[in-house]
Amino acid sequence: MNKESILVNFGKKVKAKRKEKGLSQEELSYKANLHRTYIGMIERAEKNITLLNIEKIALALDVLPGDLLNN
Amino acid sequence: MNKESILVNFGKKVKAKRKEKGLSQEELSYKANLHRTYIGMIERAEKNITLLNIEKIALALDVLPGDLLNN
DNA sequence: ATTAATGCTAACTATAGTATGTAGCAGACG
DNA sequence: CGTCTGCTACATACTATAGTTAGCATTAAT
Repeated sequence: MNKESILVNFGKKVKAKRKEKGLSQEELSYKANLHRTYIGMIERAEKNITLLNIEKIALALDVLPGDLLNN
Repeated sequence: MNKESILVNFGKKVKAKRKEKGLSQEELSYKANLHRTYIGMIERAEKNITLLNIEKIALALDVLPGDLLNN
């Protein structure tokens, strides 16, 4: 798994957005209906997330799914 | 699987972009290093695609990954 | 030092990813 | 007309891995 992969960037975006909203991983996981440790794995780019979960996280963070990808 | 889900929209975008470039599913699959039938399944929203494959398809279609999601 | 948040490992089960094969349709062409 | 060719849909089925969870370790802040 490449260091500058799309997964790493996605994880960084999620973490940044989450912090920006003052949420803990646990709080985000609750809003997104995902497990606490899974959010951690995503932020650390340890999992290759699927589109439906990208949407869940985007909704929980109040951003557009695509905004978690580009750049 | 909801009818107006993000998967359906993603599939439509891929199909539209592919047609726009005059590619067959097989040609796209070759460029993206994915299987012929898999592209079909994605366009028909039968599979919950992962982020790495979203990137592969976006690269093959010459668009940004996020552009296949938003809207 | 206690607490809250996150990291990390390990496991299980659901399903994405990959592949083969069949069938149907549309246009081209002798 | 019949049949050939290219494209897509669709049905399985196998195998890799995403999704989910529990438990303990580590970190950071107060």
